[in-house]
Amino acid sequence: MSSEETTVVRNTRQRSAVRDVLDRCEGFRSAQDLHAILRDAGEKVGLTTVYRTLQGLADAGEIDVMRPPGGEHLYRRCSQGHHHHLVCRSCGRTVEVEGPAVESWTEKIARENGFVDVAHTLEIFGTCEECVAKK
Amino acid sequence: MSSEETTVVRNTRQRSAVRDVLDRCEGFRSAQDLHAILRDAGEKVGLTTVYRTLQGLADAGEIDVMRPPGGEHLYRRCSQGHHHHLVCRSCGRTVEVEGPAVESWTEKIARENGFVDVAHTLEIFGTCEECVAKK
DNA sequence: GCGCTTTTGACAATCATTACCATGTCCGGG
DNA sequence: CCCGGACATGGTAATGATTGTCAAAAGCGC
Repeated sequence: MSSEETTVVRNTRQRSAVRDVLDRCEGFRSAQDLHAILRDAGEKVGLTTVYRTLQGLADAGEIDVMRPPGGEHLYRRCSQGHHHHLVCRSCGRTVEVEGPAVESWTEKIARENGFVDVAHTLEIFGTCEECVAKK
Repeated sequence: MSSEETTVVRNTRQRSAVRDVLDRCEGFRSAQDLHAILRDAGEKVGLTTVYRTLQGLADAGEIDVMRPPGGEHLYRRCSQGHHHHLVCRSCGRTVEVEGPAVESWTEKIARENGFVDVAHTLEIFGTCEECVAKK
């Protein structure tokens, strides 16, 4: 039963376009944002394709997804590997942070409760210096 | 400037009903679930009211809200105070956990980056013992 | 270039949540 | 006990992001 699902991934203009935009953008962007940006740049890409591409990239671990309360999904090109985000509530500025201590803590807690195959999500929200100064 | 918004909160049959159901339920439930349960129990409560009540309870800190990837909001009566959840991917069983170390870590990280007024969300997912055994 | 497979994209469908608003209900003062 | 105004309810319509559909349009290996 070697039903090898040899799904060949192809290189298309649209996919590169989405990647490029993500590379150029600093912060998190919604799918609809990216779609609008592409339109403005003259690249004709369908909204459906944007969603599909983003999902693919997310599955491949090339981008990160955030689900802010009461809003759309936000996507961002991120450094490889596991990390978390420190996000400014006001201006959206994002800092990538790592916390080995947290990683091991979640593992420990999970193991203590008999859980295996553990994953976790962690987002930190706050107000950054500049935004405090502006007030 | 004493524009006291004296919003009086009233005690209604519907609100008590929602509370009661939450008390009786163990795990996380969606708003629509709760609505269905109330219907079945003979309590006539509108879906709109269920949503409103849940929002109110969440704002008051009496219940916790979780936003699982790709699904509805889930609500649950929780112990007071700040804590996190260890959730089984398979059966939904939930364990409340506390992590003082994590709390102080997030504070420290945020301060180091000049962020103030810090909050955070943390969910741990895994597969619990029983569900592993069933496989 | 050929053909097969993947991908695209316009549009419709889905589905949880919210807005609206006329009607019902609570509650304190008389 | 009864009234009046404030608050709450709930059916329905609206919203809006995301996903499904499927015929047409590219990629890629040969």
